[in-house]
Amino acid sequence: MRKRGYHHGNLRQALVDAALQLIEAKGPTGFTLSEAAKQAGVTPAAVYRHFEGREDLIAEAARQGYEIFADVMQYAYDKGQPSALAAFEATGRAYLAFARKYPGHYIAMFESGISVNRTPELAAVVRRAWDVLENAAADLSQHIPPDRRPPAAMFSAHIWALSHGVVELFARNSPGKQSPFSPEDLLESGIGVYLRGLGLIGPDD
Amino acid sequence: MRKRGYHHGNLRQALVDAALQLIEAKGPTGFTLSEAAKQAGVTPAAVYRHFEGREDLIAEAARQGYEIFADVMQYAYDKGQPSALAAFEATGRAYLAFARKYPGHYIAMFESGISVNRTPELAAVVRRAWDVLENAAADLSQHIPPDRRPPAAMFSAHIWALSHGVVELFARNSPGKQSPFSPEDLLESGIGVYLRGLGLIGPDD
DNA sequence: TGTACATCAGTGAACGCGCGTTCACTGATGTAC
DNA sequence: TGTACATCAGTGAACGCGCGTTCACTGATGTAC
Repeated sequence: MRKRGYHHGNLRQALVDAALQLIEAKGPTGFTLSEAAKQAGVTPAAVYRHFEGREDLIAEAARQGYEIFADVMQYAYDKGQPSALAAFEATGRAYLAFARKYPGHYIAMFESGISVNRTPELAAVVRRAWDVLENAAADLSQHIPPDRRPPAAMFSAHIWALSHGVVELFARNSPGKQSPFSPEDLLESGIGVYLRGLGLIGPDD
Repeated sequence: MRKRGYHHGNLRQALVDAALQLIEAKGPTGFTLSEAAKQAGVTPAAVYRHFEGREDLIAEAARQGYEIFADVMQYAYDKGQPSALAAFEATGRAYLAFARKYPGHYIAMFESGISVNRTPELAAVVRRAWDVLENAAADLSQHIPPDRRPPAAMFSAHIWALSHGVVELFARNSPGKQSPFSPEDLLESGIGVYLRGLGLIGPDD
């Protein structure tokens, strides 16, 4: 992290990276602009050359997280093709994998309290991420008998909620840690039961 | 909130109530000991007659929340008897109802970052609350054909995660607000599909 | 290749603020006799 | 019923701290000629 002279070179991204690291280590509460500046080897005042303030820095960290998140979800979806079922299951797994691999981003996105509608750019990338899951759900719903087919938006919401709950309760420092099952197993089996309930997989799969 | 003289009468509980109100209004981050004291009509220093400090006050708020939570879950369970299915579904609904009715407690419990193992009393009441759900799951698993019966701890974890995810994403200020379905509908239908997947309710229920 | 100068990205000192916490204190309450 | 006194629950002033933010500044860089 040593400077290469008076000018940093890429301070903006260095600050985002520092913020992500601090948010991961201390939670969104513990994160301070001053400390991020210090970690990037720079005076707190320098931050204001690149961001409007503390909130703006967090929002950028979250935005980058959603960008990665959307890519990861899209990749999982594509990889599962042409099977609608495989694609859908892959996106569910991708949610947990993302939370595990990018904990700082995840916290900035879901636990820092920044509003999704803070800027149009942020809102757009959030939309892009969730659209992947909704598309996967819509594809899949084609395979459900129409008379018992729930709206795609509804069952993507179910899977999203299940994934989010598993992450929050079992993959992070919350009251659910004592479970004897890994988050991956919980999510996998939960989605399995759910899809069976929709008649999408047989009883013996 | 006016004082009745030099002595408050029930300052301890008044501080907890103030804390709950502030936590609900401003999030766990925004809550300050000084403000809670002010709201209770008292000097910040007075708080230290009743609590060890800021953290201790939040922990007590969370403890009272778990106490209520456990009671609510137990009540729902009892009310669903003797039907194992009705009892289980009722506990799921009770989770969401609790989050709605006691948002301050809910935040103190699940979003304030206090550790469940902070004190033995806290750990005990947390245990009591979750045991209700696990018992409901265990009762219900008796009705599943043994060869496809998942461990009770696993499927209570599924329902817990689903409930928690629905609350976090759709019943509070998170990125999921735009869903066209109410949290109650989402949870109800999600649990329905899940139980159908376990073979516990028929395709036409 | 060298010089003048505009632009940019940082510094460092200072600010006001509210925080959690401590301390010696004092007013109110309850009890013993 | 009245007085002395211990105990309790509050006050209010003070503290050190780190925060986010501002400001005038200066060192480094890049470009025109």
